This record gives sequence, structure tokens and C-alpha cells, in this order.
Amino acid sequence: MTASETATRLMDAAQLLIMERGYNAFSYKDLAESVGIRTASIHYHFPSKGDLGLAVMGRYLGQLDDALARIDRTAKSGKARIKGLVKVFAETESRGAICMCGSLAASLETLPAELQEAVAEYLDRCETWIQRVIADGGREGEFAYAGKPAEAAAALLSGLQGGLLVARARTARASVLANVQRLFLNTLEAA
Amino acid sequence: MTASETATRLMDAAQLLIMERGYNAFSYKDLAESVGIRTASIHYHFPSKGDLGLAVMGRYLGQLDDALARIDRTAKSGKARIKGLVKVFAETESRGAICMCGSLAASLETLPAELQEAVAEYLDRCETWIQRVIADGGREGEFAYAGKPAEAAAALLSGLQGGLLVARARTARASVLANVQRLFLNTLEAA
DNA sequence: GTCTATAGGTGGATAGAC
DNA sequence: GTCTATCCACCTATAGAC
Repeated sequence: MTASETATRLMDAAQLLIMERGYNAFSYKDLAESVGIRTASIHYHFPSKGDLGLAVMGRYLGQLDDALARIDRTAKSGKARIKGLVKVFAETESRGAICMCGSLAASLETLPAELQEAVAEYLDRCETWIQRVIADGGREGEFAYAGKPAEAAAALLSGLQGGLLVARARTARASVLANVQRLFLNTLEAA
Repeated sequence: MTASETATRLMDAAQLLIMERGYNAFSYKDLAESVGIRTASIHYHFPSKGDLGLAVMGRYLGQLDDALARIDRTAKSGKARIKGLVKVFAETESRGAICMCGSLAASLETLPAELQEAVAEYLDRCETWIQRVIADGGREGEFAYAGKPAEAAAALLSGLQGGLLVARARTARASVLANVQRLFLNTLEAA
């Protein structure tokens, strides 16, 4: 069930709008103007806004899996893997956007139940991956961190999500994620 | 210019709704039902939704100043001060809400310019305070942290904002901010 | 697959009586 | 200060022609 050309362009536009404005601040009218069709035509591809949101999140989840798998393949150390993950988020930071998942999480209570679950799934998958990288790095002696990998993973995930939020809103223009990364690796490596 | 009883209740309701659902997901109708008046009456107190948002953020900013001043008075070490700040956010976490500022930051581009500036002001004020605490702690030998206080401050602020976001959305129910705090203090104290 | 037309609801906001 | 009544723009969604 590969998505059609139009469906893909609709998902692209929706994802961008969610990352820039939020789920409750974009409409079928916005999508229609962006893609160049009428609002009624969108319902052919995605019957309801919830369906569209779910499809976009599903794709976003797949993109995360791909990115993490690629990092696992190419990065040879725990440190390099953490840096690889930060880089994924830093790309979003440089575009002045926030993680789609963070955006949705901010309006969590207004979302359809299935979409809420997809948001939780994304965060869990992300956190679990970080946890594994830290645990592996600890076993192999790369990291000196003495605490529980699960705790550090939750803290890094928070730093990444919040970092995007803060970077866009505050007046200082330097990268926030660079600081998050520095502090985090500092912690893992210190005795 | 003390706010009237009704104006205060309207701001209370608006703040709660923003922290739970987001700026674009609450309406004058919601407020009217919560406070027990008609939607038209709200416009007497706050001509536009932007005016209301600005008033609520102004109050929120004052609450931050009060909280930070209180921590400065009562907490006697840098570590205690950081813990005091985390506690302020942890209160929000325990209510299953997120920082109003983080909520607004997620929909930043949809807000009136003045409201965007207020959000930035809140984050800046918060970050500056953390920075000062770290710098003081470094001078007095309490913290061994060798990096720039500004960088660490940005990272902690990110962790706090993101921690609230993550705590509400992910499946695991333990406190996320507790992990953020542990990792951060760990970093400051390690050599 | 996309269109026109339209329904039915909700959004923030205003005028004017009380 | 709060009300009723109303405006108009916008929202998601559907029906049915092409």
C-alpha cells in the first residue's frame, strides 16, 4: 500500500505544518493551498483529519527506525551513536521547527486516542534505543557513567525535545542541542 | 490595576487550558462554561484572545520571579537552588500538565508577536537565573563543572521543558524530571 | 481523483439593552 | 458587568457530477 503521489504531498505538507504550528493550527484549507487541490479532494485520500495525522505519524515512526538503524550500522562507538541521534534532531533545529512528536505531545489531550498512542510509541522507541546505546557503552568500558541507563535515556530524550522547543522561542540564537549534547556526553564519560 | 474577581478566574481557566491542551485548542466558550458567564462577557475583560494570552503570560512571568526570589532567599547552596527550581516544574509534572511557556512555544508561530516575546522573556529569565546559580556555585567551589554556565543553563532549561512534554506522553509513569535533575547535578559535581 | 456545492458546527468578535 | 442577538469567517465533512 504505497501512498500515491498526492497522498505523499499531503502528508509532507501536514508534517511541516504540525512541526511549525501545531496540530490544532493547520486546516484542510492550508493543505489544499499547499498541494494545489481543493479541500474536498483531501478527504478522498484521508477521510478525517485524525486519519491524516495517524498516517503522518506512522511515516514519521518509520523514518525514526530507518535513522536509528543507519546510525547503528555506521557509527562505531556509543559516543558516535549519541552524536548521530543529536544530529537528527539538530537538522530540525536548524530549520526552526520542533519534533513533530513534541508538537503533538504539547496538545496531547486534544488528539484522537490512536494518535496519542503513536506519540507515546515514538518517544518509547527513541528512549529505548538511547538506553541500549548507553548500556552497551557501559559494558564495553566506553562510558564511566554509574547510573541506570534508563534514567539517562529519559533525560537525554527530554533534553532533545525541550531543546528544540527552547531553541525556537528564546532570543539567543546559538544551537541549544549542541549544549545538550556536550553536557550529556560529559556526564557519560566522567567517572 | 489589580485584576477583578472575574478577570482572575478567567485567567486561571485560560492558564489551565493552555497547559493542558494548548493555545489553539481552547475557546471563549470553554472559558465561559468554566467561569459561568457568557462568551460575550469575556470580551469586556479581555477584548481579544491575544489580550487574554498576554495577561496570563504576564502573571505567569510574575509567578516565576516570585518563585525564583523565594528560592534565592531560602536555599543556601547551588544544589539546593537547582533542586528548588526542579521542584517548581515537578509540581506541574505531577498534575499531568506542561509548562504554559512550553505549550505556547510549541505553537509559537501562530501567536501574536507580543505573546511570542513574552514566551522568549520567560525562557530567558529562567535560563539567566540558572546560569547565575551555576556561576556562583563554581566560584565558591561547590561545583566542579568546567564548562560555560550559559551552556549548562540552556541544557537544564531544555531538560525541564522537554521533561514535562515527555512525562505526559510516554507510557512509563515514573517522574522524568527526577532523572533530569539527577543527571544534571551529577554533571555539575563531577570533576 | 478531483471538482462544485453545501451542510452543520464552531471560532473570535461586536452592538446595544439592561 | 453581564446579557441576548447577531455577524462573518473558518472549520471538518459529505453528496454527487465529471
